[in-house]
Amino acid sequence: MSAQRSALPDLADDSPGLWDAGFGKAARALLTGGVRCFAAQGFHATTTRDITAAAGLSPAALYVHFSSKEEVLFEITRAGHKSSLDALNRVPPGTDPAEHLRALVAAFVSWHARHHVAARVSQYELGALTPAHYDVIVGLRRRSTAVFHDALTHGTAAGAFPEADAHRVVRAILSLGVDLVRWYRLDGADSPEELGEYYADLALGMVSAAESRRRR
Amino acid sequence: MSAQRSALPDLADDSPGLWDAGFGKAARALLTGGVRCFAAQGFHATTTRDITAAAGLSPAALYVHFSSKEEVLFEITRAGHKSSLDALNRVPPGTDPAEHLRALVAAFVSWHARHHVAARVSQYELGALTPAHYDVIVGLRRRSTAVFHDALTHGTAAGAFPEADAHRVVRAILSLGVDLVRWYRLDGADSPEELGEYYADLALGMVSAAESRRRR
DNA sequence: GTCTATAGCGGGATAGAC
DNA sequence: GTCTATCCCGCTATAGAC
Repeated sequence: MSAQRSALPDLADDSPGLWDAGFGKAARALLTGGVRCFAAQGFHATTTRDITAAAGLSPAALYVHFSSKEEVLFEITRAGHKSSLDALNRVPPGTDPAEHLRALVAAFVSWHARHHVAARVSQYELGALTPAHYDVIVGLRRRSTAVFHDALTHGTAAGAFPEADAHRVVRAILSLGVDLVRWYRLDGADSPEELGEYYADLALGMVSAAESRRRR
Repeated sequence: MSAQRSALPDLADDSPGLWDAGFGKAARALLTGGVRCFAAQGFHATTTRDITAAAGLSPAALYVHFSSKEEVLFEITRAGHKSSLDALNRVPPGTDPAEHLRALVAAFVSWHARHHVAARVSQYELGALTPAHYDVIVGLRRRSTAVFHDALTHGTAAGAFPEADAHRVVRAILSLGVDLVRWYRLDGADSPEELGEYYADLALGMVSAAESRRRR
């Protein structure tokens, strides 16, 4: 009566490209195996044997490269949050606040779609981190949140957006990006970029709706 | 270096009201203890001893009322999805499609906010269910999705909404409702009903934005 | 740096008294 | 229907050879 132990998911995801160059070949294989296992089964249901088998190594090899299973999770979530933040920071400032916000949402959403396997682990397995590691991830997350918050409040100050509750709207925008990892598949109807553009329009619609409420 | 084992969360949540009257007092106490533990630590990190201790019972008592730890999870997720679907079905049909959709979103969002602890388990721990139990939950989830899909397509057919990709818009609306359980707290700024009204406006804004994209 | 082997223990589930 | 006691498996992490 054990829970379903599904086979490893078809990792149509380029998470292997997320790892820092400072990791050697074996360490990167362990991270890639770990992200697949954690995404499919969750951290606590994944054994160190699962991870090392996925990497083609013996069970003991994990401890040559990482101090614990939790450290594997930490490096995965850190790389995921770092890469997501980098994607936001690559969006050029631009002049039109609405187009800037649109580009930010498109970048955030398409990153989560393209890296939905790593994103699932990065977003939903944080509870298994040690408090110290958790704090590091929260720090990265805050920086991503701040990017959206700044874009919204600066646009409002410039008169491009209506007055709105920036905290609530930012949370709603982040929800669109994060929650898609529960259902998105790369072999589905939308490419990451198409979904990003579509959701960017929805996000701008939400910003406008925040105004219509205020006016009512 | 184990992961954080946080104390049980302040269960500002009326999940005890979700259980079927067919369960006796001890079984309901186990479900309530289980939902708190699963929400705080996840299914796999929760021990049967955690659950029974939270219910004030000995470890063996669990197996008098449930056949396994997984069955406790199943009954929790079933009650959660059933209650959420009931909340949608209590929304009166109404005559104005926009107001009907608004009321549906408000009901869905406020339910997830009020029951955010049970909702977290219902939405994020489904991977630990047996395949047979998982199928039951997916059936309930499909019925909730269909309610939104029907409201959107009927409104479109009546000319109240612009032509839009109903599947994508429904997914975005559901994401707003589901993802809030990652951050919502009952002692925060918004009551469940206030958040429901606010998100209902955002959802209608998304429906309008879907049109503006089509026209461009 | 990789392996085989295993220590050590925590947890799901059960036995059997009351 | 609740308890105490415990079985026994499986998992994390380590020891030590190569």
